[in-house]
Amino acid sequence: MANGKDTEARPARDADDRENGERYDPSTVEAKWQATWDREGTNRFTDQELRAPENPFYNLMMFPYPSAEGLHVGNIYAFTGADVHGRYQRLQGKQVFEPIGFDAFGIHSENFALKVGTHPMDLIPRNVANFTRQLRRIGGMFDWDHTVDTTTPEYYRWTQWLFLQLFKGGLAERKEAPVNWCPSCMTVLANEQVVGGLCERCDTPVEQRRIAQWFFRISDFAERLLTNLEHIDWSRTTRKAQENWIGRSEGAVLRFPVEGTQETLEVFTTRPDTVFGASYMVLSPEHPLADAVTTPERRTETEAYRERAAKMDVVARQKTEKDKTGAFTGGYCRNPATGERIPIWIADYVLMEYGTGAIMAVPAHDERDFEFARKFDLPIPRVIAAEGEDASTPLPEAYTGPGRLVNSGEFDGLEVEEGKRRITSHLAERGLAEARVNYRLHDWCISRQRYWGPPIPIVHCDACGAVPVPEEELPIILPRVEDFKPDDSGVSPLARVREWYETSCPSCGAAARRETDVSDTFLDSAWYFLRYPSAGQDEAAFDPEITRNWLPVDCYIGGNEHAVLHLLYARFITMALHDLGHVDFEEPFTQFRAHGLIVREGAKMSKSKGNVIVPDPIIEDYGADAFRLYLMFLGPFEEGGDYRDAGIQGPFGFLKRLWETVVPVEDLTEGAPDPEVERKLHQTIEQVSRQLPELGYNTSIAALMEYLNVVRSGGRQAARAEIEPVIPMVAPFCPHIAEELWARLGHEGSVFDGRSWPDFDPAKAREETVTVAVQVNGKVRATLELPAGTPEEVVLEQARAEPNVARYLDGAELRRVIHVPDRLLNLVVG
RNA sequence: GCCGGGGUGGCGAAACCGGUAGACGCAGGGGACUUAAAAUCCCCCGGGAGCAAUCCCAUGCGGGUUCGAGUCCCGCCCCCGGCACCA
Repeated sequence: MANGKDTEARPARDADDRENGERYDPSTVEAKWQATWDREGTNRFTDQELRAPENPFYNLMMFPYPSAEGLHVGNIYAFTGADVHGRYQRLQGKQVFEPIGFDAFGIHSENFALKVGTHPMDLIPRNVANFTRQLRRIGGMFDWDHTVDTTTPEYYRWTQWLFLQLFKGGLAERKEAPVNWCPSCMTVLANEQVVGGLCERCDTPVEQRRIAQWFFRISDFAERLLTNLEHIDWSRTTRKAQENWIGRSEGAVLRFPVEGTQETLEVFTTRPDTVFGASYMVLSPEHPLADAVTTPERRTETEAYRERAAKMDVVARQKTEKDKTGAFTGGYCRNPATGERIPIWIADYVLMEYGTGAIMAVPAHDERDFEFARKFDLPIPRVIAAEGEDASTPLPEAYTGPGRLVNSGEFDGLEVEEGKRRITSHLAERGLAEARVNYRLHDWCISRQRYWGPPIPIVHCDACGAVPVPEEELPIILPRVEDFKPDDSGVSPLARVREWYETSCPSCGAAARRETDVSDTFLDSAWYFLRYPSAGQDEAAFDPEITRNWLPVDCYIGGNEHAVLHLLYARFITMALHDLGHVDFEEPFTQFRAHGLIVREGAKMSKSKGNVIVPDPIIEDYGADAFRLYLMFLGPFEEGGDYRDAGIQGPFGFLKRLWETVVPVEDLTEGAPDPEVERKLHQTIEQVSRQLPELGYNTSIAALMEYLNVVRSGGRQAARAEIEPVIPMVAPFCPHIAEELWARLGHEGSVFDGRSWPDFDPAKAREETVTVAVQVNGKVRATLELPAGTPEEVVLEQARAEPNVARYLDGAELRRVIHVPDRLLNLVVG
């Protein structure tokens, strides 16, 4: 390892150029240290270290999809922010495991491969190589011995294993259900991948299809996924997004007997208190009983309506949001509360996917039912009255506020919440109701009719049904198929590869057929953090001992765009593995922090706008350190920032000045620091030590800049004791220059090893002289430079002596004096 | 509509527990050095009035609490994100 002594003696001053020493040349410094880290295997863990760590800290960031374009600024921003945190932890004496990998399976890779006409098996390694080069260049503290690529059989073997565990645990099932079909991607999508009725990848309106698909029973975990959010240390925004997605609502299932049959219609409602006002029923057009309740004379119209609804995609349905449509079936139910006969309608404003696919309509107290009743001239009986209101007047709109029950028989006068409880239990006695919690969260559809993913390890046998592939036969290798274009058939391109799918049943040995669907990419990323520390082990997906040592992840940093996709799935998979006895924790990420978004000069970056920042040339010109520093300085890390091209000048100048302050090391003053500078130093140490662990990067950097300005003020020569402690504080942001300067200051070994972080001494940070603001009636009229701890009487005396204070006191009565020691004196006069 | 997060100079932002609003940086202006430029260094930089001392205004808008409010409370407006015919 290099140190100051190894470097060339200072060249004679280059009069032309600068005053002394050699110029800060980031490319040389960075190349040198990257080579050193590489050579020495810095930040790489051996198997032994993973098995017996001393002070482990698992620092995780979201692994990238290796696109052909290379790393974009968003990646670099996220990785740098996470790396700064990892390096900070390292400086605090933690053994920091900081892995990176590649999320290279999935539709995005496959689509790109189709577009450029290159097979993904050829394309991905190229992109991975390019990403690796870029990731090294930005100076991340990555453990290159524990990287993963989800497309390698060594990895997806275990993804398939994971599927089998869930299958055996009863958490994976194949069922025919309405699923989201993207006609452009030609595959089904999970609900989480449909945004506003559009495919999140290509913005094509999604169709509903009924195809048998593999689902993971994530909805069984809804309550735990929700309640655990309360005790994990996650960004509020992310927790709230998951809460919204899980969508818990408390209510009841009510049963309405269908007239002329033994059937009952079940509805879910959050307002059982309004059941006396349920004046009609509405079934979703897809409801299984819709046909049975239809009378012969209504059949033509009802069927026409159902056909029309079936043809509409989700977007078209949403467009009609306010415009209610529907058809009367001719059938009737009995209101379980009133015994009244009420008509059954079908309408597309009732969704099959939610609740029971049927509702009791209470037009007086539900906006949608109100509109529907208005449109079809149905009665609007009111059963809730607001405080002090006359309940006999017709409603101009649905009343959904608080109040008391009216027209509700024995329940009249009850307040809404009480009414819910009493009516539910009353109906429950007759078997017509039960309290129920309903969730918006649906089971996770994980099968994809595409090529570029791990084949689902199931064999279909005519005799035995869906049979799991024995674990010892994994991986089921994804064959190289030249024609992997998806089609509209509803099956994967693998279904065209007979020699691949033809097999024998693992159970009975008869001729059988492999499952030809592959699994969703989000399954690959739902467990990769478990694999990292065990990467390279081939006995298990994750080694039990190593996993006990390192997991759950201590800190995870990533984008909030994955709040309800990746982050929810990863929690579910971990919870499932916990229940199946594979891990001893339920939550994978102890801490999660969502970083903000980088925009450029106020606008979102996008390829079409042509305002995307290309990082490589910037790094070439200013170095990775300056780029990292600038990105972290832009704004609060958790809020993002506005990238301005010229802005890097500030941080770059800081590094140049830092370099010039240290570099002819011989010029540094030995001995005691200047007391004023030392005071500022300790204030800086305090601030940085407090803010850095909380990702307060921009303010930490500002404090370091401020301190350097003090050190250099008036062109003074810095003392070693003044500047040396700065190096470890700069190191998380700018590891290369920090290593170099640390070495030049004569230290053996890396700045990240040992205890280089400066200690904060409050006594040294204390100000001897303070500025006290003197206010008169709350307005600052003067400031006083006083020794710290000056008593009130003295401050007051001095304040009175200030002409600009005295003029306000003159002739007025001093009514009150408020003294905040060492800060402020407020004189209240009347 | 519901649930989060925001709104502070020309710009990105800072401000601890309610105590001098605008630290740090960018851009801009002026100056030094230079034949010149780059680089570097120094000074100025919220708005208004004034020769100046100084004064007034100013943290989205309107109220309130307080000796004192960017910060706390009430009511609005706007921007960003999540959910959304979810019963």
